[in-house]
Amino acid sequence: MLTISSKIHDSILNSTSHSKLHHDDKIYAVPEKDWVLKLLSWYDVNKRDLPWRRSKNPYAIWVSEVMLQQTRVETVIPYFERFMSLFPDLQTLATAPEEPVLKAWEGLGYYSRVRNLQEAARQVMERFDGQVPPDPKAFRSLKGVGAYICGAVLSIVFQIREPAVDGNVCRVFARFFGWDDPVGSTMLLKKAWQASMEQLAWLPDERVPDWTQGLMELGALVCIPRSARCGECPLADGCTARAQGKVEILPVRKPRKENQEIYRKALLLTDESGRVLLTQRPDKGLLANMWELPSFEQGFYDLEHVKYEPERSEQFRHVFSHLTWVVDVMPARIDGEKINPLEGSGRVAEESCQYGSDSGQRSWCDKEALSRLPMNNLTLKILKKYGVL
DNA sequence: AATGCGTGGCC
DNA sequence: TGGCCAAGCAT
Repeated sequence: MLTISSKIHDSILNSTSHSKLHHDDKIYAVPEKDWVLKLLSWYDVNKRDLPWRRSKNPYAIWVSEVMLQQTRVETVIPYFERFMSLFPDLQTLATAPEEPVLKAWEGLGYYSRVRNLQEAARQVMERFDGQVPPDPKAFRSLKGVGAYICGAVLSIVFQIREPAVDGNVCRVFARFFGWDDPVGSTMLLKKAWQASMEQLAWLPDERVPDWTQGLMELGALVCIPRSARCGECPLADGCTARAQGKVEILPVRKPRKENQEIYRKALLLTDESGRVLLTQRPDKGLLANMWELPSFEQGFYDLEHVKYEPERSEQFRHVFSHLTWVVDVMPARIDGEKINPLEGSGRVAEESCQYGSDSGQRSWCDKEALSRLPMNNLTLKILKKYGVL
């Protein structure tokens, strides 16, 4: 049975406590809470100095949590710094045009995250007078704010007892308690949420943010997906997976669906002044509202004043989370009039030619436009490869 | 419940 | 090097 003195107990619970240990303090056992205290004191010593941890500004924490969805800390840091300097507060983000907002997210992926965030910022201005509501139900109602973001922001900023269960927390609990429910299942989520809530119920207010962040920090630094560092883990003693040799098989993961390949052809059309023709994608679905080369799945353009350069043609492969594009890029030059060669008159070689998923919005882009329009990484890679960027 | 939604790093 | 994986949310 583990025992701990009441004063040590208090000083771990309250990181700002300066109370001293007296010789007549009673010793009592708190075995069910011991692992919680160990995690908190581990976090006190091992927490990383991350940009968003220097702030208790709800907007800053919110931005960081949105960026961190399915995205690594090291990737997020420079984006976070830049985004906060461009859009330092909710009102700035709410009133900004979408284009520079998407541009600030360029390369991060999952672009609907930032479109939802901007929509949510506008909702906060309208519905909550510009203040992030310190209430789970109200905050959760905003666009792009799910159970995790809601718990993370409100517990970290306002010390509200709302669990934040992410992939890290699911992994830590699945191993510690030996749960074999698959990742992403309702059951595992529910169990983890409840386990976190049980601790939040008795922790003092000032430890609520540390509990939320400590659980995730342990999952990020020690209880990592592969090759877990159990030797450094403050919870190794009571860990079920450790005791049963199941650390490598927990949490159970469901097999992924196969990634389908989509073939496309893309037109890299440049004019005499070095401008390139881009199109904007529709405002829903994959890469919504981003700009890219005009592309299609079959056929090819046979256009007047256009000279193809098949010897410069190259193939690019781009892997998304759920599909893979295989793209043949066809470089070409146009001279003479600066019309949009893809508009009107249907001068397309094959009737079956489809304009992929472009929305019809097309534009000749000079250096200024290229630096302003948001593009995905494949488009950026192609433009760089051909020296347009 | 299952699927759509990006990207880069890791082994 | 290709498959796996990372601080989720919407539908």
